[in-house]
Parts: sequence; C-alpha cells; structure tokens
Amino acid sequence: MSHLQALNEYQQRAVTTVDGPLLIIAGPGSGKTRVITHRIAHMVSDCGIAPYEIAALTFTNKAADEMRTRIERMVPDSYVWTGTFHRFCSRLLRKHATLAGLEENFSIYDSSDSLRLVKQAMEAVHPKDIRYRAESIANEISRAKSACIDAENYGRFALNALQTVTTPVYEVYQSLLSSSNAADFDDLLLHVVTILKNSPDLRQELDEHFRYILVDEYQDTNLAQYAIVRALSIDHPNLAVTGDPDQSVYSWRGANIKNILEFEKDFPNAQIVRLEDNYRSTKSILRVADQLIANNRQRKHKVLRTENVEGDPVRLVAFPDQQTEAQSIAEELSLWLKDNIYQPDEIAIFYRANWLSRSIEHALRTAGIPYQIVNGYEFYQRREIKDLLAYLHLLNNPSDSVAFERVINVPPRKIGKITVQRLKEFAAENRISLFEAARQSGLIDTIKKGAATKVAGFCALYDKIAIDATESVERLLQTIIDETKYIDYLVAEDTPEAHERAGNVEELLLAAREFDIAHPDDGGLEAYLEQTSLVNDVDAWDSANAAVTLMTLHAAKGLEFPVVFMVGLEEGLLPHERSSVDEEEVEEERRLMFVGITRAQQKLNLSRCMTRFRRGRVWPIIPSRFLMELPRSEMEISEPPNTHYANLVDGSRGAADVWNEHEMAQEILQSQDEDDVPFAMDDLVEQENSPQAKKTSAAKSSPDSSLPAEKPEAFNLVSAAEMLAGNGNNPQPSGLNLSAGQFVFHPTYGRGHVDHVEGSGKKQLATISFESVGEKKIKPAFSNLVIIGR
DNA sequence: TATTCGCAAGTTTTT
DNA sequence: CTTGCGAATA
Repeated sequence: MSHLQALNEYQQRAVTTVDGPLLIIAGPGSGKTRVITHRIAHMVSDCGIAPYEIAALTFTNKAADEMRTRIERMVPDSYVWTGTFHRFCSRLLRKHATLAGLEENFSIYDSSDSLRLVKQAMEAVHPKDIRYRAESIANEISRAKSACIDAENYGRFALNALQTVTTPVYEVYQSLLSSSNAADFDDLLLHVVTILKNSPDLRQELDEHFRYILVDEYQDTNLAQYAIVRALSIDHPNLAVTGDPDQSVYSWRGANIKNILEFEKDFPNAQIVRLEDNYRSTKSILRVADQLIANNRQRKHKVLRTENVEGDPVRLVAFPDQQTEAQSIAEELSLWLKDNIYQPDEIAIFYRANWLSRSIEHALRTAGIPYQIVNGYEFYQRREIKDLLAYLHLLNNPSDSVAFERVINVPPRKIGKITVQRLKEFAAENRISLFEAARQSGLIDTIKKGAATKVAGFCALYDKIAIDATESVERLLQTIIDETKYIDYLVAEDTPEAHERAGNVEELLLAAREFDIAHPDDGGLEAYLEQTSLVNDVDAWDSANAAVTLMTLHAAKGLEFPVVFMVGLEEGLLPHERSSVDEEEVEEERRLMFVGITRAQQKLNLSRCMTRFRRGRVWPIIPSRFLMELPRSEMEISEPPNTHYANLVDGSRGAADVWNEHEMAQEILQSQDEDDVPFAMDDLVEQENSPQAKKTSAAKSSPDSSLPAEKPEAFNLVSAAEMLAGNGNNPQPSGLNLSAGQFVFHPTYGRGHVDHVEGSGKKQLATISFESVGEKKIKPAFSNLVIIGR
C-alpha cells in the first residue's frame, strides 16, 4: 500500500476503489492528478491488473503525457494507454476503418478543412443561398454529430429554419467526406459510436480489452464520448470518472454537464468520492472563487476549504484603456522579476479571447519580459504550414480532395479554377477521386490541351515526391519543399512577412525531425499527420520555459500558477457578448471566471478597462457583472475617481447594446413566475429533455441573480444589471453633468478637455477641446461622452 | 489566369 | 483593424 502515503482520507478512498463505477467530484486544487496517478499505480502494482487493460482518457495530450510519465515513475515499464478521446477514437478507427466506410489511411479534417467542404456542399445543394453562413451550418452539423445524430437521421430532428436548410447540406457534406476518405473531428467520435452500436462482437471484445477505463474532466464530455465509455463499460463496468461541474466550460461545443450529474443514475451502485480540500490557493483567493460561483443556480452545493495561509487580498484595478492595462502589468512584472520576487514561469496572464493578447504581448515585448503565448493551434493554421501538410495528406491519402484543391496550384502552376471545376465534374460523374481525375485529364474533353498538360505536370511532380513517401517525415517534407521550390515561392515577394513564413517552414521541419526521433518504429507519415491534426493549444505549452504564460481562460483549465492576472473583466468580454443573455450561458461564463480565479496559488490580480479599442473604434465599457459578485469589502480595489458609469448607458452606442441585453434578459425573467424553488438536480435533467429547455431554464433564475450579495460601498461602480434592478425609478440616467476641468472621452473625437459648460441637465452645452479635432461644442446628454478624470 | 482593388463582414472559447 | 471574398482588370 505504498501508494497511499501522504494522501488524505478521501483521496485514499478514491485510490483504493478499483472495481466498479466510481465518481470522483474533485474541486479545484484538490490533488486530482495525484489521485489518478496513484490509483493507476495501485491498480497495477497492488491489484495485479495488467497495464494494457487500462485506458485513461484525458482532456489534453499534455495531461496525458504528464500522467504517463508519473505512472512510469511509480511503476516502471507499465504501459497504460493515455490520451485524448479524439486520439483514442482515431486509433480505433484506423483499425476498423472499413466498418465506418473509410480506408485506414483516412485524413482527419480540421475545422477549416471541413468548413471548405461545407461550403462546397452548400453550393451543390442551394447555389447562392445566402440565408445562412457556412459557419452556422458547419457548427450545426458539428452539434448534431456531438449529439450522435448522423446525416441519415438528422432530418427527423430538424425543427427550425436553420436545421431545415442544414439537412441536405449535412448529407452532401458527409458524402464529400466519404469520397475524400476523410473524417472531421466529430466523425472520429461518431464513427466509433456507430461501430460500437453496429458490431456487438467488436464492442464486446473492446469492453474486454479495456477492462478499466478512466475519464478525466468528465464534465466536459459530450454525448458521443459518453456513448463510447458507456459502450465499453457494460461487461466490465469499471469506469472511473473525475470532474467538477463548476468547471464545465465547453457546453458550446456539445459538452453535456448531464453526463456527470447523472452518473449516479447511470450506475446506481456507483461509489462517490468528494475531494474538497484545496491544496493550491490562499484562503483569500478561495473565498473570492467561492462567493462568485455561489451565484450559479444550476449547481450542486460544494465547499472549498483549505489549510493554506490567508495570503494577500485579491486585487481589482480599473484602467482607462488596454494600453495602460498592459503597460501597468508589464511594469509591475518588471519590478518583480528584477528583484527576483517571482520567476517568469510562475506568472500567467489569462483573457477571454485570443485577440486580447495583442496589447499585452506588445507591452511585454517593449518591457523586455520573456513570454510565451499558448496557442499552438495557430501555428498549424498558417497558410504555409497548411500548404505543406496538404502535400503530406495527399501523399498519404490520394483521395483527399481538400488537400488536392489546396496544392494543385500552390506554388502557382497556372492551373485555374475552371480547370479544377472541370476535374471535379469529371470526378463526380465517374465516381473517382479528384486526383484520379487529374491523372486522366488528357482524356477529359472539357479540358483544353494546355491545361491538361499542366495538370499532367502536377501528377508527375507528385510521383516524383512519392518516391520518398516511406522515408522519414523530415526527409519527405524536404523533398516536397525542394521539388515544388516552395521557399522560392514564399520569398518571391521580399517582405519581412515572407521571411517569417520561411522561418515557419524551418520550424515545421524541425518539428518533423523531432517526431522522427521520438517515433523510430511506430512513426510514419500517417502517425505524424494524426499527431499534427490532433494537437491542441496547451500541448505546445512548455511549463519549463522561463517565460510568462499568456493564454485564454479555456486553455488555463487544469493548470496552476503562483501569480495570475486576469484582464478584460468587462461586459461583452466576460460574459462574452454572445453569451450574456441566456442564463445558462451566463452561468458558463461565470464558471469560466471561476476556473481562472482558482488557477492562482498566491496572488490574484483582476483588471478591467473603461474604454477598449475594438473593431477599429474605441468603445466605452461597462464592468463585468461578475465583479459585483465578489466579496469586494475584503479585496484591494482601485477604481478611478470621478467616473460615473451610469452616464455611460445614456445614448452611448457600445454601452446601449449591453443595456438592451440586460433589459431583454430582465423582461424574460420578470415574465416568469417566481415561485420556483432553488435549483434541484432533477429539475435540470427534466429541462434538458424538454424542447423548451432554454425558456424554462431562464425562468429558474430569479431576477436578482446577478446582484451583489451586499451593496458595494466606497466605489462608484455601477453595473447595468444593478441599475436595472436598483430601485426601479432610475432606468435612464438623467444625462451627464460635466464641469469645467474634466477630461472626457468621445467615441469619434477621442480624448478631450472640458473648457467651459453652460446650463445643466439635458440642456447643458459644453465646450470641449479635443486632442484630435480641437474645440467642439457638445451637448453631453446626447453624445457618447465618458468622463475619464480631471 | 493572376493580380489588384474595394468592400463587407466579423472577430469566443477548441478537439 | 484585420480578414476574406468577389468583381473588375491586365
């Protein structure tokens, strides 16, 4: 029982419960990873379970690698399968591809590949139909697949207009995928679901093989993933899942929180262990997290307790704009780093959306602070990288039409759209792949001789490259680059950008070489392509790198840092404008903030801006409603003097949108009965099943759900939600009363100084000298002014 | 066929 | 401010 040392009572229970279904509800910082690794080590070394009978499904490859290393360290030579769901399914699918109508060398399409295909399908179904954007339809298809609805059955579920339009597109899209011998991300899961359903023998065999299954971050699994683990836990229901409903932040991509909430229903004999002792954060950080998340109604009560020190108060700062926000953070970091108070790798900066990293990057670069941005995804999305990978895809899978179309004329070979169109038609008529059609281009009478010669040239190039197809990936890539003169093509325009692209190609070669070294035997082109297709952001993150980490809140899940900055805590950003009305979505945004807060071990710094540059304009900004839900009295708050956010709402464009959203939400809420008792689990389950789920759930939240627990004092920060809920007699602010000497901000003219005012209230007329356009006379009541100080 | 220009639209989160 | 797309031109 060596694996039980230094574990608390609950952790020990989780580790020693080996057989039968097990649910581990693990709060943030509760030592979950330790528990999982100890549990597996215990299973192998104390219970005599063979390592190959265990599969551990994690959320990121990074987490999988870490887990594998830790297990290896405890029990040498134990090969336990660890990896993500998508990788797990990809492996299964390679083995049993024919059962899903694929060949084993199928391509995996990322979202941009599949978007291209959706556009083609739309073009085929309704030419020039512009009622819906391809993105919406692609998203709808993805949603359906996550919910295990295939193209055949989708039509039966189509209720609204979007779904009706999607139905035929989905079918064509699926046939395009199949003729390209390709699977999109969702297919990886859905095909496996289908196989397990249609092949009972295989299902049984796999159930027997993976007798012990462990799923991490179970709150973020979707229906397809659920179906897979269920199917593999029928004869051997040794399914252990860990998760935390309060950290469920992926419902937008089909994750179903019901999976974890209903685990006990699925497995009536399930053991349940709660890990509630937090070993990560200070008491003050934890109280902030706890008070925030308490505002979620759809939630099981959970306590967060720690023996850790009280720690510094959580800080909340308001900045006039994002440059100041970024610079201030950079300045503070400079001081800390200079005095060695913290090391760069102990610090992280989180934000809601990727583009928010730009101003921070700029400030850090200027200040000479080393940083790393976590979005490896971006690298593989670059044009030059996608081009070269498309060549590899085409070599591995000549049916791959998306890859073919991508490279047929890159670098330019004077093969145009029309020729490709003709090839496509020919391919469709004769039910052959685009590439096969290209090989016969000389025989296609719609294609002119000149064009056919060029296409034949491309085929010859392909064959020349293909000689190296069984060489190392690096060598193959090098051959492609040489034969296509790809670098020359890139550097043709002699811009700095072009050379950066060339640099990226070098980086790709380097990565390929690393792959070759790491996979001397099990490598090969197919494995390399699988790896590059299934990378995620966090996988590229190097925790040992001596640099400040910049990442999105989503990417931060599962990590921890001594010092955390969270920026842009503003309405429209967190909660995001696209998730700020529907109460369920707002709760997910709140969980996202909860995740961010609970990453911090010692210091937590929250900030927001009063204006933000976005879409080519500077917009006035309302603070995030979540800031009102924190225990403000015990926090260290710096709000600027003389700011009247109430005035922002009046007539100001950006703020008005937010205002309207609050108002709409409010109306929905008030039109409902208020006799509902606080959230109960069964209610949630019922709601999800009913077609009116969304409406019903909105009714569950009482109108004051976003109100601060206690009235804020000593600051003049007022959220729109609070004003609405206020005394009801002040729905519209009465206009801005300026006084001479103030500095103001105007959305068009920018920053200005109030020289002179006459009158008051709505009739007030102010003379303001703007830095940009000089003196203007303005009626404050009717313009979008923000007072930014004196 | 390639390039260029202008316009429009859109910027969540990711396997 | 970016990016992608479509039409008009060389």
